[in-house]
Amino acid sequence: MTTMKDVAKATGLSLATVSRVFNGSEKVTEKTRKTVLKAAEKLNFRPNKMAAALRSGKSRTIGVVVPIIDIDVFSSAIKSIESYLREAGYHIIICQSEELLEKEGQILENLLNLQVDGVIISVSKETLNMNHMQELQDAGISIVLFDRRLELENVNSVIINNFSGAYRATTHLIEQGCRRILHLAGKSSVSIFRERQRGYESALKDHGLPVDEHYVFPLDLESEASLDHLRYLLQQDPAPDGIFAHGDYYAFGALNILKELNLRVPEDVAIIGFGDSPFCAYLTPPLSSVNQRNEDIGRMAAEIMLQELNEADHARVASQSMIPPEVIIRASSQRLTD
Amino acid sequence: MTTMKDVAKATGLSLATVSRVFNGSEKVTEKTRKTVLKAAEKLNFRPNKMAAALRSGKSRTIGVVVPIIDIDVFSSAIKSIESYLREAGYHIIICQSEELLEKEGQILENLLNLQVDGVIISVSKETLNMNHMQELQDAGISIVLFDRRLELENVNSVIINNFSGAYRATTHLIEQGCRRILHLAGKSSVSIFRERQRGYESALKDHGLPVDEHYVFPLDLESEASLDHLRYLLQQDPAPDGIFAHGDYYAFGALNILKELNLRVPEDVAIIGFGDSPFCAYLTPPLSSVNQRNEDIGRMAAEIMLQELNEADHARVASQSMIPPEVIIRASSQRLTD
DNA sequence: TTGTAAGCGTTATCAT
DNA sequence: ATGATAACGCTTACAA
Repeated sequence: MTTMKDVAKATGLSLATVSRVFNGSEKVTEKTRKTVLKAAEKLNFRPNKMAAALRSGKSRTIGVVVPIIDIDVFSSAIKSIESYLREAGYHIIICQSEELLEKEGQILENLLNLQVDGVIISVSKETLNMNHMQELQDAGISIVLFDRRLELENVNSVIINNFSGAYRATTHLIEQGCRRILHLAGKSSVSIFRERQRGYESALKDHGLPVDEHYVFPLDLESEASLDHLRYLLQQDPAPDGIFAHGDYYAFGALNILKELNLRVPEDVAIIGFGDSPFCAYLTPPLSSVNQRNEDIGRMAAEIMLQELNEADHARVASQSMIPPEVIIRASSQRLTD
Repeated sequence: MTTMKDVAKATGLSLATVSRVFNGSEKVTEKTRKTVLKAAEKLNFRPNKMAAALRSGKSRTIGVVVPIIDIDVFSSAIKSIESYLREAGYHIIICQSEELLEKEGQILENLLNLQVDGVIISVSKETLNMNHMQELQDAGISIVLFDRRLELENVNSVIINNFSGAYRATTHLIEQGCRRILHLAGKSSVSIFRERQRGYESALKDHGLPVDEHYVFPLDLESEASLDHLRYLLQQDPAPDGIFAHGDYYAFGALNILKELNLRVPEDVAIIGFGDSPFCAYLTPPLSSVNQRNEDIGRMAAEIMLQELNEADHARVASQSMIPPEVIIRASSQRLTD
């Protein structure tokens, strides 16, 4: 293996000068630069980044921690994090917590040992606070949370604006002429689901529509009784003419029931989901949904990370970014043909 | 930052002894082990893995290179590669080639500089040979190819058995009573598509069915003329009673045309795709498909990598693993109810 | 079993 | 602008 020392020897220059050439330091003559580069080329020299990292104290490595890699939101985010950080000369180490707090802790410890410069993380469902990240913070390692935020914690984070996504989706249905909109709600213990319900209710109010609590229904796809209740709701008079589901799977379930009841979509009932899962486009009819802009989340997380890393003043206040989602309109909710 | 030196000083022991404790070396008394561990705990010592890597020459880092992260096959493979290698004490650096040979080259060079112990890679579409990996090989870095193999190259690889997947899918259709099976073929310039066609033809022959070249049709979803030809084929007399598509998107396109022609699936025409994309389960009717076992591919790639790394004898012959795919039967091809 | 000391390949601080 | 040299934090002969 060729080292800088070898290049120095070959050129008759000093190790220090060779190093300067590869650091892009200004303090070298064009002539010596060329000499060094040529010799390096000939000797097939490659700079050992680990040695550089050890000596300089900066590894130019960012740890990226997610619950599971092959979930849409994470793989998309990782995709843009990778390309954005690589552009900036960083590389990323990927780790999966598998939704386990303990594993997440081990991973963070490991990343600390690996001397990462920063950590971009979407915390596990078990993670309720930043306790196990204290050491990272103490070590001055920049942290950016994404997709899932820890409430009450003062740390950089990037999430989508669930309220606004739900508000827009509901507004869209109203604009399509819906007046009795059912909300297939998520568990109220989960904050993002509460946000979605709030957005739904806000949109109704803002458009002068009544908020009927019977129209907020936490559908359970596994329970036949729950599905029966949905059937019941859909056959009332007056019947619902719109459905906003807190997740695409629930919209899909509702769609099947609508077909079963011979209700036309979107003529009788317009429907929109949340998440814009890849399968939405393949349903019959294609399902409108709220796109969470996963790639944008990743890009923004990476951007904030780079700012952190370049910030001389490390004491600046944490940024809490909310990305507004985008309503993707497909046939399931498209009534007007203007 | 606490170093081993500090721990040594605190315990009155030598740096070397402290190091031995953290290497799990047998040559330490239980007593000193405890002393060291306790002091380390108190000083909040964390071993600097980069320093260890530099000194020992083993980074315990594996580079994983894929064209794009958020494509199903890659994110699933990465998922299992990560969990398998982490188990073994390695961590992975993820890089995206974006299907560009040049970028792939830069990435490999970078990984070399980062002193990775091995590289698991699914090469870009532009990559036709191992030229740009020569340096890695020369440096003794283990390489495992997955999902896409380079023909004629003697290097470890893990791919699915496209022939057998197609053979099984076709056989399944035959078992369901199909006798005139259309094959929506892929570009014959791509080896895996040729393999799938070979499997289809072999299955027909082995079951005493004729191989009609008019029944092998390279559907182009973008071309109305091509779609028209499919309509034409489906309305011949006798009409095809089965379709095996080389990819799920093509099966999906065909499915829509079948609906349009009021042909019943699977009663009139049974259909099966290839890839088992997530959307298959959501189509109406749900689409049968050939599952490529992406996670298994990743796991096996990781396994082979670990073998390589632990192999004293580095000169062993390259392994070319072919994973048999699994036929996932759904309503689109399920005729018999036994 | 423990200690001594020489690196691993860089970067960075002084000199010159 | 270039050179000499001391780190960075650890592993590993070799010695004790």
